[in-house]
Amino acid sequence: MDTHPRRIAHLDMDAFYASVELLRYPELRGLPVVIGGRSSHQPELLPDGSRRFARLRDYVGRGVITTSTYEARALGVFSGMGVMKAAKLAPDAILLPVDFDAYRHYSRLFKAAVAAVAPQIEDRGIDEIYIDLSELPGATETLARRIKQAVKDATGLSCSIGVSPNKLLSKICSDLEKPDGLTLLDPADIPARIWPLPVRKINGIGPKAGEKLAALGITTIAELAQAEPALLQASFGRSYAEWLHTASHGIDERPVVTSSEPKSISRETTFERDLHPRHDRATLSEVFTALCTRLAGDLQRKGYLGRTIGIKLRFDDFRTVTRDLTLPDPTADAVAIRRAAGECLRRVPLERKLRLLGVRASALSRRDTPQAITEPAQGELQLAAPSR
DNA sequence: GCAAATGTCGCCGTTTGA
DNA sequence: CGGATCAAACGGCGACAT
Repeated sequence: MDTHPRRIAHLDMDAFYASVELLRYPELRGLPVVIGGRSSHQPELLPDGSRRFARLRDYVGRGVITTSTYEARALGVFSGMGVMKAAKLAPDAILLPVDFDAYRHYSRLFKAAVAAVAPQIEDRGIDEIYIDLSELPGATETLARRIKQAVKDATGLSCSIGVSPNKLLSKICSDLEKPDGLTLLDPADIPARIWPLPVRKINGIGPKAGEKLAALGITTIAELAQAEPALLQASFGRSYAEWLHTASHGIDERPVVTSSEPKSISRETTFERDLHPRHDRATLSEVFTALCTRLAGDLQRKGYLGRTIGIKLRFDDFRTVTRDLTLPDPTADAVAIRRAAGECLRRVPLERKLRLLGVRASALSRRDTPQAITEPAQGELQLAAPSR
């Protein structure tokens, strides 16, 4: 029996999208650069070979900042901020459009580089992973430095790593010394290094829970760790309250999960302007069908069928509603998805303008997996022998 | 005229089948 | 036969994450 604590690393790429863009446009190093927006603001190649970049102040329309360089963050521009708002803070910052293909490419590169050093990897999206170092020979710090170097060699990019006995603490640690950080946490140091941090640093405490805790006078992890369980339970319910307590004490037994299947696949789009359900009916219908077609394409390309089709609407007041419909048979067919999504849409009262429309497939199965042989249809039996 | 796109998970109320 | 019960599926929705 292994009584050693686990050695779990969390690796987070530094300002990932922005750093990939800087590989391509090295002349932007040191400048405030933000990635985001919707319309094309592709850099323009000038006759002398130099490039002209769009500035935030030139931007018009909707859209959010996806990432920014540390120079832009210093000006108060962060992920998730509206582009127009960011433009007021940093009008001269360079604005680049997102290029997901490029980021996916570098994502594969860095993950492959890590895997060559430490194969026990849990994917956590495009720019971060957990790594289980427990069974590897060598000192933790040596391994972590080797991983950082492998990432740098493979991509030219820096990352930050936190290592501790569990995912919860490592995730916090990887953020402590960004960029290019390496933070090893001994559990004995939890009171000194973790407790002073704001509760929002805990992965799983979001804006809502953060606000509720603040209302209880709890802002740091130390205060949370000392909070009366009954107090937490009254505000959050038993299950979440217990989790808050254990998390604040740095306890987390979740394993590193090295493989998983997707649970849902979706497509959604925010319109240039809010669309009126009746007045813009034709446009909406076109967009709706296009989303279904793209979703069907995604499913087919990835080899999945969906049995539950759902839609998502966001109104001009930002209220969001969803509707689902489960089909008798799984499908990846655009027409079938469009029909099911249309059924969902009929169940939503459309009393406001719409700003977003989305379509989702869930209850996924792999294409080519033989489906269970269907029982004789219930409806037919009832027709043959009606019960009343 | 502020607020993207995509995905996971948990909770809750309802329905359904045994 | 009616009621109680239980589990699983479903549908809606919110919270959270990158």
